[in-house]
Amino acid sequence: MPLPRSGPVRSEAARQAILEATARLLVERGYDHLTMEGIAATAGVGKQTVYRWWPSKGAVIAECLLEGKLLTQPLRLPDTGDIRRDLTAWLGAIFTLLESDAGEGILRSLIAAAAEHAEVGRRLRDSLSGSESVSGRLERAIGTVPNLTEGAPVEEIAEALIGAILLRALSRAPIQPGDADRLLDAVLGR
Amino acid sequence: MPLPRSGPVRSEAARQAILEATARLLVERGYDHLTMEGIAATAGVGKQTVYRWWPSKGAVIAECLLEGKLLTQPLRLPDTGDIRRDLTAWLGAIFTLLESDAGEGILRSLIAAAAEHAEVGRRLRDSLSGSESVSGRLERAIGTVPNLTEGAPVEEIAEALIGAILLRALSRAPIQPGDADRLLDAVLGR
Amino acid sequence: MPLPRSGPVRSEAARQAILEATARLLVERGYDHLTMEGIAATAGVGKQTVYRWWPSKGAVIAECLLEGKLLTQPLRLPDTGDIRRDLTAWLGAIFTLLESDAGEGILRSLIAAAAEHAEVGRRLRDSLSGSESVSGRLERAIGTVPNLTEGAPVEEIAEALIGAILLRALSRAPIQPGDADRLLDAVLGR
Amino acid sequence: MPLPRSGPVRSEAARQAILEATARLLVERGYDHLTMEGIAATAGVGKQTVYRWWPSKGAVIAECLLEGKLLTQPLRLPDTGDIRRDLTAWLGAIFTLLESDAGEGILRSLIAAAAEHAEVGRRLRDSLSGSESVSGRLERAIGTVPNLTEGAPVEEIAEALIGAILLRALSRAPIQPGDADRLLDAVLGR
DNA sequence: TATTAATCGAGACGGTACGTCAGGTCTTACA
DNA sequence: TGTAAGACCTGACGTACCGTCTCGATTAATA
Repeated sequence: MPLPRSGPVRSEAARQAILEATARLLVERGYDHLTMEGIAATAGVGKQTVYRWWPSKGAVIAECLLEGKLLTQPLRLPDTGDIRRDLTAWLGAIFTLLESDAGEGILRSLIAAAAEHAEVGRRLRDSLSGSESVSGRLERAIGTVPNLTEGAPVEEIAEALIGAILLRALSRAPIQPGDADRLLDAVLGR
Repeated sequence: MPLPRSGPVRSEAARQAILEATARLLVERGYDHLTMEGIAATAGVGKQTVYRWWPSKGAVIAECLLEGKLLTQPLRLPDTGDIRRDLTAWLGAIFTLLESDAGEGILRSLIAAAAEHAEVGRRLRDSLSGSESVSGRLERAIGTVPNLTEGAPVEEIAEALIGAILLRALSRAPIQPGDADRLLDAVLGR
Repeated sequence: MPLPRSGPVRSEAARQAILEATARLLVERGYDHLTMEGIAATAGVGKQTVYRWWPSKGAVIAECLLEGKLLTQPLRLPDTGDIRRDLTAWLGAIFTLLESDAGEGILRSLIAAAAEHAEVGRRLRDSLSGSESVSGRLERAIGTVPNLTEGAPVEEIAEALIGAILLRALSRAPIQPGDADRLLDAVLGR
Repeated sequence: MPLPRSGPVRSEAARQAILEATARLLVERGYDHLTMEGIAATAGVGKQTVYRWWPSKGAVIAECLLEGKLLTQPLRLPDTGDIRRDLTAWLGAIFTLLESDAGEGILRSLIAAAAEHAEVGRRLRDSLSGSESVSGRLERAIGTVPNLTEGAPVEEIAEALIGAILLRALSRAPIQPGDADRLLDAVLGR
């Protein structure tokens, strides 16, 4: 039984404006220059309206991730039946994102946010795993590539793959042709 | 040929005090609560003395890493000749650090710092690689484990390993017995 | 027509606390040791609240003068009908103030403030002229003393009188008995 | 008996450079933006060289006044035998100075300095009195103008005159034609 | 003539205050 | 009661100067 309540209800317009402002500012300025004040001003919203619904900028970012306002388009893991080809395409998309000026910063911003807010960490991992988890796909691909034998630690392989991407983003190592292939060789075998 | 200059020379005492204060505060309070003002106050030093030599807190942290004021002791990769055993011991030490209350935060703090300062990112990777690089050791171990065949992408294997550790720290997944082994299975084969 | 505005209104309590703190610190420490930071701290107020409403310490002092937080009590020019007696009493009060330890510094502090901020200069002059202007009183006293003949430059006489007081304060010349009388002789004739 | 001393003697070049830098900066930037550091830098001199010989910027300014680096040229009280004419010329020169852009600030800067440093106050008064004191000239002119009768308080008349000038400078009242005359009427009678 | 001590330029040092930005809370007027 | 606006206290930012100190080089009187 819901509590009886009077007064206006949460404004969906304000919520959307805040999430969009956050996504925009995060991409434009980076995590550490993202401010609650800036979000409110950009969204045309009172500061209190932000604080009423989210406790911190990390929480707003987490919700942005959940709503797909960040990392939207290309990061879905395709499914052609050939795990190697699918992962190559997926890694290629991520590396392309990393190479772009905007994308280079966005992943690092998300990592910074994740380092401070556990929720963002979890959401970020889920977002990078694509709609269906990478480990699940690896599970189903057992036997089709050298390293994926029966009982292979697919969770850990996925972790290693995603972790390598994060490390790339953190260490700003320039991306070379063939990097995606070598990384897949590393975790899937050759 | 350096310009001949007279006048007082940089105070090593102040430098040490600043690095030690930084290391202490980073561990105690985390990256985002670490402030230049706090560093100066804790070190008993004027703020300007910090800014004179480092442009940002990230730069101070980078130098702390270089000096081994952070992540010192247990993270050296042993060398018994058995790569699997060595990496197991090394990973175990890191996981032990991650499980400790202080250590849990310290790695996330370093990741946050790395996300904002390229130099910290590079130094962090070097620090985690141990005194001799992990990839070098993998190179020499070619042929002794399934995945390390001639021409194996040792750089990428090292990246995957270190990346998996960072992802662990970020996602706050609790560490289970056998995790280290499964991770090594994932990148070295079983 | 003022812009319709919602939101909280300026806090009168904060305003009063700031003016009182300013007056106290100016008297206690002098103009050049008066700081915006000290004012805010003494008033128990955020620095930004001071800067929101006043651009500089000079502006705060000017408002203190206007509110009578400085130079309040004894500097009113009495009105007995006898201009000479009234001015003697008034000058005596000012000289008494100048002789006191606190008062010696306060006038010099105000002069320092006036030298930097035009508004303080104007307000200081008004404050020293008493509630009714000295020149107005001189005007009405024309014919009762030697120098005040029809068309006498009463504005300039008042200026000379007030200026002499300022010069006294600046040059720290000790005040002698009879000084007030001689000064009045100088500008009003004997 | 002087202490036996060896070593180089005070550098006159440095002293001159400092006084000239001080005069220049005081005129250009005003008293409160004048800094010891700026003086040293402008003079091409070490900070310690300034502090070795003067305890404060006020002291440097006082010596500038003494050396005639400030208020040099036109402020000598002429001596034609006609006190009224001489004072008119002298006041006119001062008012001209006050009206100029540079001069407007310089007197206020000196007043600010005087408010903080007694020595500057004394020197400023002497400088304004001209080479021979105004009061001495008034003494000799007794009997030639209405207000200067036997036993007239010439000291106080001089004070009133100079004080009025200071008040003018402080209150930024624009100077009108005839002001000098009216001021002299005020203190000398008509 | 060699010694010695004070001077000079430079600038690092521990500090204080500057004026600004943002954090998170609270207040007001409106819808 | 939710909202836009924004004042409030707090605390950190990065900068400018303070007055002291230390350096290596220079210079003049003393020994």
